[in-house]
Amino acid sequence: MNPGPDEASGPEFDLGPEFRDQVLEIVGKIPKGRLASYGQVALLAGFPRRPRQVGMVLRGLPENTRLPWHRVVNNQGYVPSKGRWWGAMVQIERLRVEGIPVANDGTLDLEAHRWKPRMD
DNA sequence: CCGATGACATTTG
DNA sequence: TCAAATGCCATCG
Repeated sequence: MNPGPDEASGPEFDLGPEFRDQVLEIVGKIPKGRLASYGQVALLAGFPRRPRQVGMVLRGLPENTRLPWHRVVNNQGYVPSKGRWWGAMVQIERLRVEGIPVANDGTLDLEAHRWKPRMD
């Protein structure tokens, strides 16, 4: 086969592996019981204007990923469970297991569980 | 190359 | 508070 990098970690982007790697790094640092928005992750990754691309990276994640992608929600604090995304209900169920109350509509209190990264 | 779409965010009415 | 419009950047037809 060819000496490619670990493509199993996810598809590559024209933005560069840097973007994907940073996003996965940030998401992997989210502690249990905490929430972070796409814009939050994008900002911490070093790309303040690319929240959509963050979703693109998470979209390419495999089912067996160890990353807590379910802890990443929109800034309004809702999960698109309204028939928009197949994994939405999975995310909602997972968040409930994490200890975060989520309504059937996918709405939740983001600020009540907002993850605050420490910049040591 | 152009237009439409997307696991979003922000502003305006 | 909710709905619509605009911005952002990459992918798809």
